[in-house]
Amino acid sequence: MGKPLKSGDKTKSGWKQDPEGVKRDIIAAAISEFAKSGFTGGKIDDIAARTKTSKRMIYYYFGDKEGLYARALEAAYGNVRKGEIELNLEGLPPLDALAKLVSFTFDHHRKNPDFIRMVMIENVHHAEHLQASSIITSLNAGAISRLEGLIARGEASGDFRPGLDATELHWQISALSFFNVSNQPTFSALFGNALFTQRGQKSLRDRAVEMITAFARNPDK
Amino acid sequence: MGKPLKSGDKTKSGWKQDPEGVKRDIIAAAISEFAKSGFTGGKIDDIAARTKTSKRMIYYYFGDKEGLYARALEAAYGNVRKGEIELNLEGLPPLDALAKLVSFTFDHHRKNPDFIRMVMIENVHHAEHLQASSIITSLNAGAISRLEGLIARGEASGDFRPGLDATELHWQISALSFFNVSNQPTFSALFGNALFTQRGQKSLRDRAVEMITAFARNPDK
Amino acid sequence: MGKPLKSGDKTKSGWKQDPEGVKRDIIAAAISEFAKSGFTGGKIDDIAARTKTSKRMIYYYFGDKEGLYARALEAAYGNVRKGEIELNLEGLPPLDALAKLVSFTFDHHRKNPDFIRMVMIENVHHAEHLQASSIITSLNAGAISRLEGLIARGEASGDFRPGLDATELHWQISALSFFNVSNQPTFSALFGNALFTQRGQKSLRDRAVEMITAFARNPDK
Amino acid sequence: MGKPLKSGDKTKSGWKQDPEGVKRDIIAAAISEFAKSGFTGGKIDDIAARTKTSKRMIYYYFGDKEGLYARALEAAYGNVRKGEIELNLEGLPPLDALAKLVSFTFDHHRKNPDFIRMVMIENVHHAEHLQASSIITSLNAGAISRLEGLIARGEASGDFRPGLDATELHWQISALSFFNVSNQPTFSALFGNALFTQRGQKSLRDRAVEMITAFARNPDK
DNA sequence: TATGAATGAGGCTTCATTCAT
DNA sequence: AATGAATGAAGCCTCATTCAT
Repeated sequence: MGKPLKSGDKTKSGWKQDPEGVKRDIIAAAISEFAKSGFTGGKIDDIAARTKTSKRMIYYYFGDKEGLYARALEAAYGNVRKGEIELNLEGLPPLDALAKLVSFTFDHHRKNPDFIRMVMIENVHHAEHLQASSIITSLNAGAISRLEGLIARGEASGDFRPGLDATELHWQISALSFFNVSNQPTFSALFGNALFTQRGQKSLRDRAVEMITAFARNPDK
Repeated sequence: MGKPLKSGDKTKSGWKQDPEGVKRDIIAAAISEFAKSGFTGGKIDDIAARTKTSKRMIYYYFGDKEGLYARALEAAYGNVRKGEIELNLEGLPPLDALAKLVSFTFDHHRKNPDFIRMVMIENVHHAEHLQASSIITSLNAGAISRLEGLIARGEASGDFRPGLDATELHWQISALSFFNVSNQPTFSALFGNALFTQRGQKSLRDRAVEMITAFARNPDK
Repeated sequence: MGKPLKSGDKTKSGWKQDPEGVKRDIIAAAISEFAKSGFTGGKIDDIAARTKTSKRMIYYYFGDKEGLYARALEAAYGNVRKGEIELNLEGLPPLDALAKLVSFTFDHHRKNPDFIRMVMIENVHHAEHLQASSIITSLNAGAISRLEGLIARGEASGDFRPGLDATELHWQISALSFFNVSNQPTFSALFGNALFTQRGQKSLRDRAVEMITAFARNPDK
Repeated sequence: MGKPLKSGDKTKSGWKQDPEGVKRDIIAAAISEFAKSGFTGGKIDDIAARTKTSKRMIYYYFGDKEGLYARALEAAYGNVRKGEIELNLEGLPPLDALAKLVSFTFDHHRKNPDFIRMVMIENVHHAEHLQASSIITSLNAGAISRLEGLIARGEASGDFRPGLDATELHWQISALSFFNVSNQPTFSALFGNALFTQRGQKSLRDRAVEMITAFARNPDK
């Protein structure tokens, strides 16, 4: 908003009205809209309506719908990764660290349904935009290297079975956490809502932790 | 089907007066198109172009785009469930039956990417159409009851840990099988293609089988 | 319906299933539909749905939508004129006869809103179809000649002012009777429903009778 | 009224950036088209063709066909009522004022056939849109209150018979003026054109004035 | 005589995007 | 930096009508 400037405030170069803030505002609106309706289903007009600014600004800052979507996708990844960093698994025994990671991932996905939906939508669109984004690629590299570190530590201590693959492990954790959110609509429509109550979710999460840690545990120890 | 057809009527130009055939033709085209581009992104014109008939017939038989989509979704579920019925798990020891079910589901999803994509898309649309379809609901009831039978058998024989929940188990199997197909585009874009080679897939599937059976196995036996 | 004929009943020329009845059925449906929705707004499918027969029969008997409309318009005029014939004004004193005619016309229009609406619709369409119908023209000639007879009688007896014009008189009676039905929707939307209650209608009718007879009465008598 | 236009901007190619002008242009075209062909029969493409702008702008300003029709109907009422205001009946003796009102209404309807046709069409559509328009309702309230004033004055002076009802009187005046225009096509098709010549119209109008004033006149005075 | 299948033309509407100021 | 006006391309859908049996 910013109090409307009276005439005389018009410096030669114009005033700044926090363009970064405007962009963030637009991107937040875009994430909501795209997450709700998909890329093709999301409408620029609706995004503009969710915004403090006008439709014109969207084109001014992002070029076109696809550009906005690409930036919104990046932002969604960025927001989510931000939350993950604090985990600090290094201080824990490997199996506990793994349990905590699974548990955290499950809950984290649960708390960020718009992100999950953006990813789902991006998959529907064959990950075209994600491939084009070096930002996202670099954001995710950390997830694997962190896991590699943990696996190395677990193998060294003898707590993990030998031969674990970080990418596979990430896939497994992701599958059990992602599907839970992405497929809730169809799953609950078909099989009822029981698994999506607080109690049901806790059970699913605990069993996911159990499955993954059991899988990683060294049977010889 | 096509009972009204006389012998020798497979003319070069296709059928005439075979409404069921026309409908099937349209639905097959619709599944391809919607699976590729989503509901909003799919164009009636493109569907018609994939068809032996005209756009007009789509409206004649399905009313509107949404009606066609709903029927296509039902057909996609129907096609897939058809393949599942032949499994015949009853003859196997419970843990073997479970292993076979997981393995089959993983492969089956893999072989039906259009179905997976239709379900993803339906989730993007909050399962509106699925909720409205009693056909799909009844198709899926069987999956749970089959699992319930298996669990009962496994518990009775002592092979399964007590207290397994059929819906939960179905959720776990589905998660590991569905995510593999649904998220391949983003996952391989971010983490490479290794898991999606023949070898990678075999590994993922075997580990899924291992995880599920280990989870179900009675530790006291 | 007519009991379905068994094979063997098929005479060479086929059987008759009351084609006139079918036509009447179609025309009645057409009048309802066109009166409700206008010519362009009326749909052949809806007419067929109101019918005991199928859409195909409409084309078989009436050629096209316009042909059906033209016949329906004729039928509407015919139905209405049928009711008018019994009036027998000849036995009454001229002013009483005129009063009766006005009163009757007012009520008669009121009781035949579909006819009024068909005429309104035909006026919207610039009376194209009516001009083409010699049937309707001849049906209406009687109305004027009857009035001419009455005027002649009234002038001869000295009850009517001299110089009355039959067509003008018909116009006046029609105006006060037709508008009452044709414009009820807008009039009551704008000015309330009071004039269209039983009491309001009686008042309007009595005043119409009063206005017309006062106008026709010979002031010198 | 196009205040943003600079002096000398009446360029050959028409205006730019004059939204009110564009809207008026569209509405004028819409009234012509709808009056000619009805709501269902009127084509948006044809309306656009009568316009200085494009079809797209119709949707930009009016949303859809029905929205345009509703606004056109309002405008038609507005145009017509505008002409009525100047009448200034207050200065005349009541019977003269009434005569002038009838005469004026008759001529006014005659001069605004598009308005009459819009009202006919609205009646065909059961006055749906008119009911929804508070603008039109308020426009017409004036007609009744003006008549009430006249009646009060005429009763007070003893020129009018007691007990006249303003709405009824309005109905009578309207009937004789409206029918004349609305039913000209069918009436002249059936009974010839004599009443619709200049001479015929003058006669009809004078007789309408006579009928109404005779009806309103106090017989005791 | 009768019916369901099929059709082409045309109408309404939406949407991303650009222009003028 | 910002806004409302304007636009073209394309999509969905309806309707009268005809075909094949």
